[in-house]
Amino acid sequence: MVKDEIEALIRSAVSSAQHAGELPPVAVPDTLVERPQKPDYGDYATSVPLRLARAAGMTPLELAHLIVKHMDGARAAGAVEDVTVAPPGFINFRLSAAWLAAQVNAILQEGDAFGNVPLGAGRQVQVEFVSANPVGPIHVGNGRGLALGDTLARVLSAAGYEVQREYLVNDAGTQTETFAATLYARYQQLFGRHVEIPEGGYPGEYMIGLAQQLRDEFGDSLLRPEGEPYPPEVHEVGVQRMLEVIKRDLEAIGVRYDNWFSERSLYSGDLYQKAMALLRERGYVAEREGAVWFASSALGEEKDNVLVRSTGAPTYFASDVAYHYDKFLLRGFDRVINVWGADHQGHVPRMKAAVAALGIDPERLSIIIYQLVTLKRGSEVVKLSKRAGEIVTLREVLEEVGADAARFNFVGRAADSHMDFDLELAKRQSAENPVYYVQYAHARIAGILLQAAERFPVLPGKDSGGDVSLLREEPELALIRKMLRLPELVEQIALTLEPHQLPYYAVELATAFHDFYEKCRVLTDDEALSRARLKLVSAAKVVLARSLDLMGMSAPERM
RNA sequence: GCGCUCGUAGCUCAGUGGAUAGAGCGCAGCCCUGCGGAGGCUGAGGUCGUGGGUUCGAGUCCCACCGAGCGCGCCA
Repeated sequence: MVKDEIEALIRSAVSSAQHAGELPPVAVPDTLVERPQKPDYGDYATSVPLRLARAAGMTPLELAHLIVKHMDGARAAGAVEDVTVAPPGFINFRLSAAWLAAQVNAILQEGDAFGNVPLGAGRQVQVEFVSANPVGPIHVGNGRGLALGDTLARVLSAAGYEVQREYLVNDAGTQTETFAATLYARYQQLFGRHVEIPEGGYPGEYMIGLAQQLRDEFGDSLLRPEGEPYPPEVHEVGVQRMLEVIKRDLEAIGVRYDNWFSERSLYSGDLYQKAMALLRERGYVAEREGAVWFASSALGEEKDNVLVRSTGAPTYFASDVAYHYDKFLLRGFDRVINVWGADHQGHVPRMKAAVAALGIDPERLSIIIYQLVTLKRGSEVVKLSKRAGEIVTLREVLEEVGADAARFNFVGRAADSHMDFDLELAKRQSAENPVYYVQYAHARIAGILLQAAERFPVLPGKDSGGDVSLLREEPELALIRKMLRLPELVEQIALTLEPHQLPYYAVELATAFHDFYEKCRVLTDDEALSRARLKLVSAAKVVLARSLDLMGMSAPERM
């Protein structure tokens, strides 16, 4: 990327100045290249002179000129055309028009791979997200986690990581037992028994449908004498059916997991025992009050946490310890990313501590907490209560606004910002939406290419024979500049794990295209120029499609 | 009470310690004799919650306060 070349350019200029004895040996900051606020200033900039001025005992402007002086003859592969010093002490870099134009060929060459960066170097990373308990359909609030997790997975994969998407199925806890008890109650009701759904159960309508499925499939064979507990099949089959519903919900928003990990499987082998043994061995296990504790206070935590209850049953925390033991030590992921809702925030420090206690560098575990979604209808907050059975399913929302708009909106907000999701607004704006603005740009190009095919019959797909050096107009160059940002963005997101910049970028890219479209006609009598611009819009189409794909959105040929 | 997160335009939100704080929607106008008007252009609209501090420089970092969401179980 040019950005890296410019960074190297600055670094070598500074050290060259130091070797020449014109600059004291001051420490150079890590980040050197920034993006100027206004495009007039240039394509890239550095504030290094401002930052080093005091330590160097020079004014920022003197220092800027000194650094620029040492850059002479070392321009980055002809990409940088102009280096200027601007008060109060910036150095601005402008890319050459010829170099920019040439990048169109490079983008077409890369095709669908454009935007990829080698950051991950094939390292294995797992992204676990949503993992909603299989006791009900996927909820709108989960949509945020889905968009976040899946987009992260896509971006990391573009950044050169081997990515696995995982869904942890909580099939061992008390929640699925309550679920099974509710299901059994509904099932019995279908046979005329007067039973109530249990305390804390799941009163949602979908449970009746699930019970009917059971009846259709098993008849009355699952009935036990009144008052007796449900047979194990109810739990087994109920969870299976629920997972099928969940998988269909996920498919509706275009999320596909690579692995479904059963919590119960932690206990079927010796995995759980091994994880506990390792903790014990390393001295982080204490027994008191009849329970087994994780001595997290030894790791700077506020208090210890129970691993095994006095009843002998392991806690959810113990499951998670074993689960992460499996992720890191058995399956050998280099990095693990967990995407959790803010209601799990309290779980983060002890999970990190547990990983450290297992002897794993906690840096390898990233936990992304996203703030919960507040659902609204107009100004009214929709209170969701599982107990009252009031849930707004993701499916309902998808039917209203479509998967593309839902993803775009969910992923477009920083994870730690609170988010209001107005159901009415989402519906009303579904026609007047940045989503369509971006997709429209793609469809517009598709339309042009279709016409071009008639006009220039021998037009091959990738190479229209155009000479890109004819691309000199400002709107053309602005579009190219915008396209070249994608790899930088992919790298940035892979480092920060903050994919919310992607929708903003997509809109900017679309704006650059629409602006070009208004000012520069592609198909004209000037065949040479037409062919050059056809290359440009083909490249723009590739980059638009890639941007949309990174968000899991479709890039329609027509709308 | 303690902890985490947030507070930026009428609304929904961007803004790696740097130059005159941005986008979409909404609002007021303007632009179709040419490739898709789901488009383009112009304008109004801001004490960046409040008050201190650090810094050459703070929307961004630190402290206090106010307000909102979420946590603080031998629940998951």
